[in-house]
Amino acid sequence: MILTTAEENYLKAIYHLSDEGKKSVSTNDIAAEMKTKPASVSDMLRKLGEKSVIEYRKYYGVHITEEGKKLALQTIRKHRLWEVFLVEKLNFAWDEVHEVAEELEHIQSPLLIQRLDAYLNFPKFDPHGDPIPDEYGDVRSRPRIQLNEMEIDQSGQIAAVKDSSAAFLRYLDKVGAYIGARIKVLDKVEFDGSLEILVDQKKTLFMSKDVASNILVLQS
Amino acid sequence: MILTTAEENYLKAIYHLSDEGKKSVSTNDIAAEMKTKPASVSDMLRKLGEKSVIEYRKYYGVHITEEGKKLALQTIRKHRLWEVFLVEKLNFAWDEVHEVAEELEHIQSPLLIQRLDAYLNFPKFDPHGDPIPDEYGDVRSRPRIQLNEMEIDQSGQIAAVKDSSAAFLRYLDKVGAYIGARIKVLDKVEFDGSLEILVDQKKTLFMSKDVASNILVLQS
DNA sequence: TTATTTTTTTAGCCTTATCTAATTTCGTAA
DNA sequence: TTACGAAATTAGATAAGGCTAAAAAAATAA
Repeated sequence: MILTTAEENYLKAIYHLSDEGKKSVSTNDIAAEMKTKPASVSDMLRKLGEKSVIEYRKYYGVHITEEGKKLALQTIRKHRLWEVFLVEKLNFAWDEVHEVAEELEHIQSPLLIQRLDAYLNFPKFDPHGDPIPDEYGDVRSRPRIQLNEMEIDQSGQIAAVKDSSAAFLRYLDKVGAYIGARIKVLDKVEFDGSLEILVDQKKTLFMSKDVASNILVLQS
Repeated sequence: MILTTAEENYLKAIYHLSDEGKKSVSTNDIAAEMKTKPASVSDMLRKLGEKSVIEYRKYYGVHITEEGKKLALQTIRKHRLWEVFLVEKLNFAWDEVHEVAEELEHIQSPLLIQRLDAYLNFPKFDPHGDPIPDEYGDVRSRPRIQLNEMEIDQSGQIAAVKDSSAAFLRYLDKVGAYIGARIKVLDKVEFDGSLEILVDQKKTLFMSKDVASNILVLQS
């Protein structure tokens, strides 16, 4: 099954929205995610339904099929491999890579991706800590917990971020909270849920509950 | 001036066709080069004319403008840099890179190209020996001569090929005539113009005039 | 259960890039 | 200088992707 660039983007959005534990994904949600109008989404859902990458019942939202999941994971794999390339080889900052990867992920060449994967030494996670699916769509994901849910004295490593907006990533960079940083919860304020964190055994950092809830930690 | 992918491809074709010393490029020539129909070309020429990247007088063919030349050279720069990347970093064979580079050249990110250029160490020629324009569209091209026009005992380096079809490139690979190979004309057959060539001071090679005319040599 | 609001879809139009078929223009040969 | 063939352009379709406005269906409230 070959998809156009637009179809790939819709499918990826549907995959991500499905991931959030919902039974079915609504037209409006997809429109919001894709920054288009619901009318355009309806049209595209009909097309994706015909191609059997989603199950589409009018007025009742969509489910992604196994076939669709596989295709979405291929696109995600390409996106994340390119992000690794941009950061590790071309010295992009991790908050600058998303837009470009969004274009690069649509290049059609299985050989290119195979070679890129090998060249990057078969990375398992992208610069934001998200897992890179393998050729078959399998993902090795580590169990992760939101930083705001950790208890005092627990420690771990920053594994990923939930909000990967440029603004948030820049903030994290500024305070030295990179992916892989070792952290320990020194204190939690009952009142507002804000936290005091020790980063890499040297810097302490105050963080609102809001910020902490967007940071995923691999506990240790 | 921002061009769509299709417009970029047309402009590149017009640039290449202009390069062959013609005063103006015809609709039919462009259609042949782009593998589309003349009717599609007429339409596109109107659009490119409106964007002032070509000068278009109906029924009289087109001239590329300075603005158009600059844009075409930017696209060519991107194409050739990606080719270098694919061959040098991802171990593609030089006859496998064209299609993929054709897609990669349309990625829109000046920063990406700057970084890629630096990462590749500012290469001046692509794997086929064609010069890579700089950011401003300047090309350092070396004077080159067709191999079939060289005299007995003259020597030089293979600098580029005129026909870069996969079949021809594979043939060259097989006989060990890579870009940069040092060659010397040992003999020329008057009758059919075929040549006997010494490659890298060790291998001798017989070559028809036809093949030789597709190889460009930097004389020394 | 009916009425209202929200969500989704349909209908109809736009743009880009392509095509075929018909028409127009050019250049040249008679 | 006219007539003809080649080259180029226009006209009218199609397909993808997006839009607005209107209609229909579903969900919610009274």
